[in-house]
Amino acid sequence: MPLSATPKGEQATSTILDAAENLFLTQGYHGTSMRHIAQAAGYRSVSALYNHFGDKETLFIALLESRSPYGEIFEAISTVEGDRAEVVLTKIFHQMTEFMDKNISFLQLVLIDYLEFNASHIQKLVGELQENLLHVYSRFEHVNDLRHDVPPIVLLRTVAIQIFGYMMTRLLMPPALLESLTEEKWKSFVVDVLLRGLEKHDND
Amino acid sequence: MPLSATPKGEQATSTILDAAENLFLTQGYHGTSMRHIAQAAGYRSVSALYNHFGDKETLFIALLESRSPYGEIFEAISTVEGDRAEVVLTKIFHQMTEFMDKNISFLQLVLIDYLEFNASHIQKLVGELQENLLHVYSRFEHVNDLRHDVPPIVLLRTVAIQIFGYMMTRLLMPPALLESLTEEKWKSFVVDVLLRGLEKHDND
DNA sequence: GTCTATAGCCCGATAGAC
DNA sequence: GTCTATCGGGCTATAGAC
Repeated sequence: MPLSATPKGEQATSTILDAAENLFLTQGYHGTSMRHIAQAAGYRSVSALYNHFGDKETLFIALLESRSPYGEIFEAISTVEGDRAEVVLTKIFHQMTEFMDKNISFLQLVLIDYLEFNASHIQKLVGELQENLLHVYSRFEHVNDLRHDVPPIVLLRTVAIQIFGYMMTRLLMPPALLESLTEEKWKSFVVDVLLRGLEKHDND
Repeated sequence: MPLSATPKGEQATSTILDAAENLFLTQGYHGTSMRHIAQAAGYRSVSALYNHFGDKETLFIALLESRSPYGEIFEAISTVEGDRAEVVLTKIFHQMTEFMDKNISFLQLVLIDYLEFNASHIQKLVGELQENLLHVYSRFEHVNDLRHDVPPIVLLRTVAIQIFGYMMTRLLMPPALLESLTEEKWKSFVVDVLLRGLEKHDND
């Protein structure tokens, strides 16, 4: 790594990624051309892009990685305060849906990766986070009234199911049905189900 | 409607849809050309397609509708037997994931619709099933130990969350993590959470 | 209803000047 | 590292013969 930083290059790179994000999300991957991205990033020429990214797929991977909230998410889960399931799970779910709302574009990028590249890039990305999983597991272990009759990976997936399921149904339900309850009420019910499902019972 | 049926036309239409499905699912929407679909359906020319579907988007809508398992799903839920939550919800979940497995391509078509057309076609499709929802609601009402302190639409969405969340996490988790448990064990745990979350408690 | 041919346009990627 | 210009190809959709 050279001693002199390259802020100009980084600036350009991030401008390109911003432009690409907008277009991929509204036009789809194949529906977005390199020409169009270049133009939206302020270039008069396509080839400017090829000085920063070898090809279109490389650009997409860089975008996916740059938008990944996994680091923040694992950090948030690992450091959430409280020792009762109710407190911990409620905080986690609300933080996660907040992340999802703020990073809704990441969810869409993930879906593009699934449809266009068989989820290969996102699976690689998640696979690299294995060690962070251990922190999450040990966090769960310090919640007293969480059921411990199942492996921690199951607890984690269950939380993930609620979050993905919540977002997917929100995206796919007809708005009329969605609007029969406020967003807050929907969320509190999902948390309630999650709690009842994961809390320790007398016979666990 | 003419008295003479048009089996030949229907046969051709379904051949085209089969070909289109394969290609959309493996190459994406914009990654699949009308030429390619025509070729895969056994035509020497693109224009044959335009005798059956006005344009590419119309073809996609027809495909989405033809692959919709909603009719079967609502039928299955409405007629499932049993009056205890445990029995009913377990059956429903297993039937639904079985549907999803068999119709995994439909889930992918839905995702394409979301990414390429803002979910407009799928929302229209679901919106047209409102009356079937009523049958599902009334089915829920005949399950005694289901909590009835929440509106039926919430029960329905909760089931949908488990199913979508289950499928999405299965598609996106790294295989190594997934394979730490058998498919059957994963499913039974999800059902367990769902049950605990939706069963009536003493203080409901 | 399927064919050939084509219009009019866009694509990813590269060459070479500056 | 950005530019102009271009290669070789693919795209949706239509026209018109059969």
